[in-house]
Amino acid sequence: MRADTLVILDFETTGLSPDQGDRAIEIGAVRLVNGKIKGQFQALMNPGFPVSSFIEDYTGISNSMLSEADSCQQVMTDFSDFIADDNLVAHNVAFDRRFLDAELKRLGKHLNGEFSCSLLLSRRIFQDAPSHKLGELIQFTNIPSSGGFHRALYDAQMTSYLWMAMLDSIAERYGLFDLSFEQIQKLNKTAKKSVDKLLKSWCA
DNA sequence: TGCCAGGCCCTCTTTAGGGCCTT
Repeated sequence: MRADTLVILDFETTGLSPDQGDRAIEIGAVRLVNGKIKGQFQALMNPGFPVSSFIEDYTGISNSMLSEADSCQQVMTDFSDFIADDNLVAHNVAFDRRFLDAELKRLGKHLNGEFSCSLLLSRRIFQDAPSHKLGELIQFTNIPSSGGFHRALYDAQMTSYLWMAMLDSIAERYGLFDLSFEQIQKLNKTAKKSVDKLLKSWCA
């Protein structure tokens, strides 16, 4: 059993950089408890300005949908309550963390949980994957998918399945069934060529 | 005026450059 409780999250945003004025437009997240999904959160949020046609096409989230959504302030307040003090995972967490920090900073809130990254872990655990994009990793690991990527809750759900597939792969290959969040963070920071040695060192 | 993200990670590297990943 995996004792860790995690929140796996994904943002859809108006662009790539909160420092350039971009805002979140959707948050999706699932809570994993002992390797099972035990809760979820999804909400659109109105960034206060129109999103580009690129973002409308990329996400399927239209300006019309956003005009009826709650404010970023309201949604992020609710989401902050949802994540509480749990540790957090995202696919390319550097991206999602920038937006999470930026939106919470506007509310005067800060995080207590630690972060880990499914993208960094996948580059180490699935070194043979042709690509480490979320959608292609889902295909690579034969996880069933309806192809609804680029919506926040769907991507968060798929990331959670990928996360469990990576832990299963580690368990299968090394007999390590109960990696701690701290150990996974250490894997995130370990050079690819040294990951095998590190995992073997934990087997004893 | 012109430009516009940032962190990871590899290599033809470390006094750097460029691809990958996220929207």
